[in-house]
Amino acid sequence: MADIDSWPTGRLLSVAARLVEGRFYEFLASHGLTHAGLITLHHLAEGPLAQRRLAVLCRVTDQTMSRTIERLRRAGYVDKQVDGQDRRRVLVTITPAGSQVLALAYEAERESEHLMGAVDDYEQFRQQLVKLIKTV
Amino acid sequence: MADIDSWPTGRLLSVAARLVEGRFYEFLASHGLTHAGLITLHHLAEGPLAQRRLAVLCRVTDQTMSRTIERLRRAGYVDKQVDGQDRRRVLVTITPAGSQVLALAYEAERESEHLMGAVDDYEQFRQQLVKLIKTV
DNA sequence: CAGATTTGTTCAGCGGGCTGAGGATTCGCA
DNA sequence: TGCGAATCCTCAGCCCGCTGAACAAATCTG
Repeated sequence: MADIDSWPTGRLLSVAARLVEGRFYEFLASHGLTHAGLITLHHLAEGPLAQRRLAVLCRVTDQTMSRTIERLRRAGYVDKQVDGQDRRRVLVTITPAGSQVLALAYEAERESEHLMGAVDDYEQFRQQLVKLIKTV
Repeated sequence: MADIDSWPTGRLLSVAARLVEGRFYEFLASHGLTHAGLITLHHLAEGPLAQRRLAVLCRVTDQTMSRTIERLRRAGYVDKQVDGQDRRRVLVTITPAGSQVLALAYEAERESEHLMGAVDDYEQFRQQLVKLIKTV
């Protein structure tokens, strides 16, 4: 269907995202992990963070982050504890198991990137995406 | 956060898609429509289709399409009827109300495209997305 | 200091992807 | 003819976005 050429850009982005992420499904499922959880672990690698801060970094609402963290906690990949300084806050920390699965994921991700040979100028393509996200 | 530059491509696509589609939220909500429903109506504009065929065109599973169509039906934008030739099939037809809201959406979509001035070479960017989708 | 406001998180509920499983109908071949 | 295989759709259940609303803790203000 050549019809796809006339799709609005938002639709193109959405479908492309699903297809690319689908490539990763097997790895994630085999480690009891999800895509959202992986991003969260990535941001926690540098050190503990409050949930709200995590939500901002992941470009997600507080509510969505709350659920994602709860799942990671049940999987044993993060710990939660109330902040002593500000007891409204919950500090989230990555566990050794979390660091371990994160390292594995980095490797798998790098491999799957090579499947994107379809794009002519890969780096420029990425930069356009980054620019788009930053300006919106 | 310059950190975003190092995100895997799948993540970039996903976030960009959400941001761009979010631009459209107000219009859709005001017409009791959703993004998935809009795509479905688009494919129905040419004539009735079986659900499975619709799912393929929209790059979605049968189950997802089933739900989307049911919602469109409740909103009065499509009709469903069993195919006389093959009673396993359900033929979906767009209603006059559906055609009308589709025309409105086309206009709104075209306007929102102009918000994408962030991308340097817009047409090339789109073509790369199309190519990526077609090869996966 | 008490009350109002702000801040951080969670609960409820919905749409939209997905997988897995199951029912109804049709098709194909012995 | 008849039974198994393929086809089309739906139901159940999960994760991931979102909005709206509620709650506890901290902070601001009169």
